[in-house]
Amino acid sequence: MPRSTRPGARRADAQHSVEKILDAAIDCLSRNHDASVVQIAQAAGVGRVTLYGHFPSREGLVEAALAHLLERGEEVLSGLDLTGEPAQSLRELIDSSWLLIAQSGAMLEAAQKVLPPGRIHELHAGPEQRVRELIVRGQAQGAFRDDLPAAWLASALHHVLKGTAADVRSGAMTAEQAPEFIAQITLAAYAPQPSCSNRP
Amino acid sequence: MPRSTRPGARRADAQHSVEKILDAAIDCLSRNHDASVVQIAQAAGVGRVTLYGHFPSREGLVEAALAHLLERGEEVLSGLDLTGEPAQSLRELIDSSWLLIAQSGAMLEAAQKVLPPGRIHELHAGPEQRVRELIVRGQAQGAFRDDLPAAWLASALHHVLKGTAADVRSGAMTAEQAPEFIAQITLAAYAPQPSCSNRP
DNA sequence: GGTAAGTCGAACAGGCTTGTACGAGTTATG
DNA sequence: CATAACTCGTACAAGCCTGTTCGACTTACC
Repeated sequence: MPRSTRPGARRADAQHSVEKILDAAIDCLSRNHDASVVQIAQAAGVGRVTLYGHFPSREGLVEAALAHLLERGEEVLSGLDLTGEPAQSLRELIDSSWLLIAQSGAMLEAAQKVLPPGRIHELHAGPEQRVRELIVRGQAQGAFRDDLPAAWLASALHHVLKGTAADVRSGAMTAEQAPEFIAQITLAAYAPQPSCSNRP
Repeated sequence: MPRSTRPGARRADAQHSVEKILDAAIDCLSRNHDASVVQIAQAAGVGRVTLYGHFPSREGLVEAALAHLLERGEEVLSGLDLTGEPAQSLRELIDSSWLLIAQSGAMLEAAQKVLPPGRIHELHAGPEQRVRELIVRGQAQGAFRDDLPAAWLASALHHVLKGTAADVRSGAMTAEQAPEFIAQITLAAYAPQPSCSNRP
């Protein structure tokens, strides 16, 4: 089992195989929560035993695929300049995040079923922190409301992004207007509120 | 197979069995997307063959359980008086919906995997329409923004409710403050916006 | 060009599911 | 109380999935 040696020692075609498998896994799992290993292998144009030669188990494959997916997303998001006006930065962050989430589809849900919860939360720390930091900065500058925890505001946005992506996948909504709609609703929700509460 | 006769002809204990099975199915499927028939039967304190005596297949059971769940929810929601001030009515609707969604848990996701999409959308028409009508009324009265479709505003609320319920289930959030948080964020998002757009 | 690395298909074992069948026991109901 | 309805356990067939083994074939790399 030479696959256990360091990655650099892998032959070029082997490396190419794992990439094909990873891409196929993301593609298949995004469409079907519990795609079987044989389905993924077929989509990758690879034998099932070859797949098992590179990944210890289905769970290991899902984890690697999720990590690969989030890694690609992180590359996109890290290229963004979020130091400008908070509202505008949030808009850009929403636009980019929308693309990523819409593409990844149900891949995350697939992972949620197989991987331990802590592992997923761990892999998601990056994107979540990026949004939260932007919110905190906006709160400090008075651009966003500060009567609610930044973590909650961030999670609400995450839910809307994820849910709307699911709607689009099921054909209940068109993808074009989605990011603009999400941005408008989010900016309104994040806006500073009048200090007086209308509830005693 | 006397179960195929009209419901009134069922013996009392048989009727009791189907209720136990239905409750157990809702309970199990809310915690585990793909709970097996044997798991549900055990939770209901009933033999597997007895379950198959009342339901034709696993799919039939899931459908019946979802219908039963939404029926119970509809009873709760239909008791609400939503004719008052839109914002206050929305608050009450959110509170009640939150309880229902938090209880039902992942049951819906389970159904989403087994039942044809049209069937689910059909069963969900009731709650969705109730929220949408309230939003439309609020828009007409000037209490809610009308620059976005009511259906979108409703779906966004639905996503936040569902996602936050999932967070609570996974322990990432406490259930107590959740409905108040959701209400605040939703009311802010629904509030009428200044006519001038800050984007050319 | 030789060798190790990689791939392939077929096949097996083990497990879990669904759905059905049978026979015997229990209980509600008239 | 007698009967039909109901329930139960066990067992079976069929299918799918995972993970592993084997031998043979192809291909990259030194």
